Order: sequence, then C-alpha cells, then structure tokens
Amino acid sequence: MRKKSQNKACTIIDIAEALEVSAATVSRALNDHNDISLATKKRVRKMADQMGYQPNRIAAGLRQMKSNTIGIVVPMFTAIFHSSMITVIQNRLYEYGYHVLLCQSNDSYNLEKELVNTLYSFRVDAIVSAITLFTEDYSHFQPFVDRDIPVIFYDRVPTQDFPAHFVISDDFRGGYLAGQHLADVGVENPAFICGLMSSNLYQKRDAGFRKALNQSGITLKENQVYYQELTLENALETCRKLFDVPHPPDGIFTANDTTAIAVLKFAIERGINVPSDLKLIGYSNDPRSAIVEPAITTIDQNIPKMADKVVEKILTLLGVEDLIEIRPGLDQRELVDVSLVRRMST
Amino acid sequence: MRKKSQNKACTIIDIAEALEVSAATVSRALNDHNDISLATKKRVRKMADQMGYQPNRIAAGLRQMKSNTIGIVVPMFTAIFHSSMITVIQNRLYEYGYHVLLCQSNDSYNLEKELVNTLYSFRVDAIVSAITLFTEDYSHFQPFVDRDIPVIFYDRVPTQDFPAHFVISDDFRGGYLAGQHLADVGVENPAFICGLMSSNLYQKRDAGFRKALNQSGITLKENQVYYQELTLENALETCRKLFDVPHPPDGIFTANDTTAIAVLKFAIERGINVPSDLKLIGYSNDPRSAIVEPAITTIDQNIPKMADKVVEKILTLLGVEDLIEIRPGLDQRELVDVSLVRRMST
DNA sequence: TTGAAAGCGGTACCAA
DNA sequence: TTGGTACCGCTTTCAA
Repeated sequence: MRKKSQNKACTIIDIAEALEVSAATVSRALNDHNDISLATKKRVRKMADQMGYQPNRIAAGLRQMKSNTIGIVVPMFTAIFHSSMITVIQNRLYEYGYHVLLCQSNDSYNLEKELVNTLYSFRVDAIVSAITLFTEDYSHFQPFVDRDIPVIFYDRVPTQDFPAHFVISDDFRGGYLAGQHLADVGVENPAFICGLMSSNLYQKRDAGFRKALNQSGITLKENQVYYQELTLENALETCRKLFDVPHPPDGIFTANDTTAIAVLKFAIERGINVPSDLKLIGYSNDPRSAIVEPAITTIDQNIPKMADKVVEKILTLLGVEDLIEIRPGLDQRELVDVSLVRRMST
Repeated sequence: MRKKSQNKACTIIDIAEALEVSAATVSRALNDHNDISLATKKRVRKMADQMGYQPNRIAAGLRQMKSNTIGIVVPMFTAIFHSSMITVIQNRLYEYGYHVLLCQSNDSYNLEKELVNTLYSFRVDAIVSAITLFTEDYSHFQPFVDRDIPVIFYDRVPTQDFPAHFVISDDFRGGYLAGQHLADVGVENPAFICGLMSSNLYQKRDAGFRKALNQSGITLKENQVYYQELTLENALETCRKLFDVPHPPDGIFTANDTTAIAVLKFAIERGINVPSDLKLIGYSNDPRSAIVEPAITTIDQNIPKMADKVVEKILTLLGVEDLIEIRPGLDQRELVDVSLVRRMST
C-alpha cells in the first residue's frame, strides 16, 4: 500500500521552493503578469510542467471572490430543448474560461430552491435558469440579486416582476403562427392541447393562438381546449375525450412536440388520416417531430440564438465583453423570434 | 447607485460577532457537532437564518481538501443515453450531498483533456467519464489516479489497461443478441453498419454479432460491413452503397439507433418494405426508435442500472456507503446486462 | 522585478 | 462546552 508518497498535489509553494523564488513570483509568472521577467516566467513554467502542477481553482476562487463558474438550473436535461441550450451555452462560455455547474430540478420547486441555494454556496459568478412549472415564488434568487450577481432566466421565466434578465422565445407569435397556419390549411374546428397556465410559455402561446383564430373568424370551442402537463399519458387521455364524440376536431395545435407525437400515434391507431382528416401542428421543433410519419409541422424556437443571447448577457454583465447594451434598472427582456416549420402533418 | 451596503455576503464571523461567540463555535453549531450545547446551536441557527447566511462551500472545500463535487465528462448531452445517465447519477448523488460539475467534450479529444484538467483544478472528489471516440491516451486522468481520486469510466471506456473503475454495458452480448435475432427471423444475407473500431463499444458489438451469425451458419459478407462514425449522413451514404447492387441485404444490424432510423427512412423512400423485405435492428433503445413507423427492434442497455452502478462505485470509493465490494488493485469492471426489445421492424 | 505578509471564509486542533 | 489560532492554496497590496 505505498504510492501514497506523492499523494498530495503540488502547489505553487513547491514550485517556489524548487526554484528558490517566492510563491508570489510563481503565481505572477503563471498568470503572465507584466512585471515578471521573461526569464523567470520561462523557468517557472518549465518547473510547473515538470512537477505536474495543476492550479487549485478553489483556492484562487476563494481569494478572488469569484469562481469562474456559471450555475445553470433547468427542469430536465433529457428534454432536447434544454440539452441543446446547455450545449451551446457551455461551449461558448468555455471559450471565455468559464465553467458550468449544471443542475436539474426535475421540475420540482423544492429541489430547484435547494439547487439555487447550493449554487449560491459555490459562489457562482452568475446563474442561469429555466424555472419549473410550479415556481411562483422567486425569493431563492434574491441573494444573487442582493449581491449583484447576474441572474438570467430563459424560456420558462417568472410571470411576475423580478429584477433579473430574461431571454424569452416569442411564444405569443409562436401561438399566432400556429393558429394562422391551421386557418390557412382550412381547419374549421380546431382543438388545442395547451400546457399549464402557471407558465408564461403557455399563457402566451394560448393568447397568440386565440388571436390568430379570431382574426380568421374561426371559433375555438372551449370544450376542445385542454390545459395540462404535456406528458404522453395526459395527451392520450385527452385524445380519447376529443375524438369520442360525434364531431371531432379537424385540426389540433399542441403546445409541445411530445404531445403532438402522442396525438399522431393516437390518430394512426384510430385510423384517422393525418393530414387529410386531421391537421396537426406541434411546438418546439423537437428532432423527433421530423422523423415520425408523417413528419409534424411545428414551431422552431431558434435555440442557437436564444443560447447566444444568454451568453451575451452573462459576458456583458460580468464585464468580460461588451456585446449588448445593458440599461440600468433590471428586468430586461430579450425576445427571440420563432418560425413555422411546415411538414407533412398539415 | 446605493444598495451596495449589504453587497457582501454574510460570514460566520458576522454571526459570531452578532452573538458574541467565536467563529469556531458558529462553525460547529452550524455543522451540528456533538460538543455544542443545544441552546447555542439554536441561537446560532436562528441568527444565521435571520442574517440570510449561506455557507461558502469554496472556503470549506479548500480547508477540507474536498469539494463535495463530482465531475462528469461526456461526449454529448444531447444524446439521450448520456443525458439519461447523467440525470440518474445527479439525482442519486444529490441525496448524498454531492453536486455534479457537468461538462461535454463534443467528442473532441483535446477538449476532453482540457475539461478533465479543469475538473482536477476544481478538486472534484471523483470523476466520471464516457470518453470520446478518439481518446487513445488516458494520461489526463493520471493526476486523479496518482492522488487516489476515484476515476469511473462508463460506456465508452479505455481499450487499454488503466487503473480505474469501469461500468460497461455487455456490448458483446448485445451484438450477439442482435445476430441471433436476425437469424431467428430468417435473415440470410445480413449487412452490418458498425461504429469505429477505436472504441470498445463497437469492437465488442462486432465480435458478438459475428459470433451469433457464425453459430447460426450465416455468412456475413465483408463488403456489407461498414465501420464509420454513426451519423445520419454517413448512414445514408452507406445505404446507397448497400442497396445499389443486384442482391441487396435482407437484414441490417446498425450499432446505434440514429443509424437504424436513417436506414428506415432510406428504405421507405426506396420503397423497400420493412420488415418484409428488410429486417432492421438498432442499438441503445433510443426513445426515437419506438416512435418511428414501423418501430425499430433494438438492444436496451439498462441505463438505470448502469447509472446505479456508477453511483455505487462513487459512494463506496468515497467511503460514504458500503454498497459494493471494492477489491484492492484497480481496473475493476462491472458488466451490465442488455436485453432485446423486439418491435415491428423485424 | 521580486519578496513578505495579509487575507479570502471556513475547519480543526489544542487549551482552557 | 467553548475560544484561540493555524492553516487550506492562491492572489495582491506594499515595500524593497
């Protein structure tokens, strides 16, 4: 059981001793300070390499009161929307030397609260979050606000005022485009499976959808509108209710693609032809919506752009880059445009 | 521009001063040490709440030489296999007070190296990784090994000896089951689209598949075997080669589901009926394989079990729990069983 | 250009 | 049961 000998990590002090200089000099050399001679820099770096030195970021972070880490809390990694967002954000931040501490709340308000507290404990330099469907109190983000640590919400954001930054998809327009499109393809008796109205997302999609139908003179029967968690199971149950009637709908807008896929499956089983008997449009442009048969028309949320906006905000707020204008007084909203992706289901 | 007054976080010293006790006492009270009176504990906790105290984990971590953080490096979050693994791992570790620092390598060896170094700099208590397809040198993990910091590889693991822990899916058996199944459903002229042989995954799936065919007396023509990165584009190109011949294959095994889905799309476009003209079997039980038409037969890798094994190893190695037996001498392999999920494509 | 030393916010040892 | 104090590894003034 030997090998413990070199068990401890090498520190700048070890390097300093080996080179008979001070730790301060080593630190400065390693950080490429101007006021260190090139010669010493070279000597130090060489020795550091040789001794397998790896800086201790924890210690540096403690001293500098920053961690070079950004915290992210999202409901679900497995949702392609979030994993794509995270991917872009992580990669862009990495270019600037930032790392990402990633957490998922499982759409549980309590877990989200705990995670946000923990990220605060880790003294992240900024926090990014898509909140759960059930978060209606935002006080767990208050410590960040109090200490001027940037808080950036994206996608699912507080429905009430909160002094933070927001990157939101234009959900109203998404709903509107969906309604307009259903009207364009001749739907006369639409149904709507929407998410829970506690979320800004579904409030807006709902409003946009209704406005478009209204403008086209199409009536949306309230008994053909459902507000529910957008899971597969819920979708199938709702389908039964929608189609076990004399005059079922001839078009459906679902507020996410998981639900659209479920509806499609249901239709196929029932022998309802999509698109001739039923036009179907989903939301989010989940890759799955493209591989089913027929492929489903959907609303694309421009994830790369949303992620870019998040990163821009972070970098600007941290003073790393001056990418966008940040006005004084917070609650700053960035609206990202959406687009219709037409496929075979309509 | 005021409000900076309470801009600094409250520390144990602030609490200590407010209560006129020592910082040591506060620390102990907060950590529920035995040798502190209940009365003081209560006073301290109350004051901590009142002052909105949040511990600084960075500082605690520095002193204790541990971070209560586990690093994870995977090729892609967007791959459902990895996001599912991560989800389970994160949730289970969280119950034990551990947090997860998540990074993705984008399947780039250089980025992986950097990320692993960075995680080392953050002094994670353990590191978990599914390595890139191109990682053939593992020395970036050596600092962990040298300092007895647990290294756990899963899924894509080093093909050469490395003194770490391994949680691997039984890829040989997966390939074998696929071969056996194709034989069972009467395939006589199979094709095989395999991943790059630099990875343990595909070496094993290849070997298992060949063995099964062999045992069933079926010949695998080498011009119908392709080793390639398993992307959509590559799959379509290979399909063209496979089917632009007089006697195309009547069965295909693809070493992942993305490729299987691509093959299915190709077949549909070409008017090749699956399953009657072509039996198709994929790998991984990606949820997408269940929603295409016809749904694709595939091999399930039992993700929850793999994730559990990873967590068990971490907790045991960190001395938190005694969940499994860790024998002295490393390079410990845990093999997780796979199963055939039969669907309509065969 | 370099060194000495203080300090970031906790924890843990030794004494009292 | 508590307090005093050294220390984790690094950064950063201030002096030399």
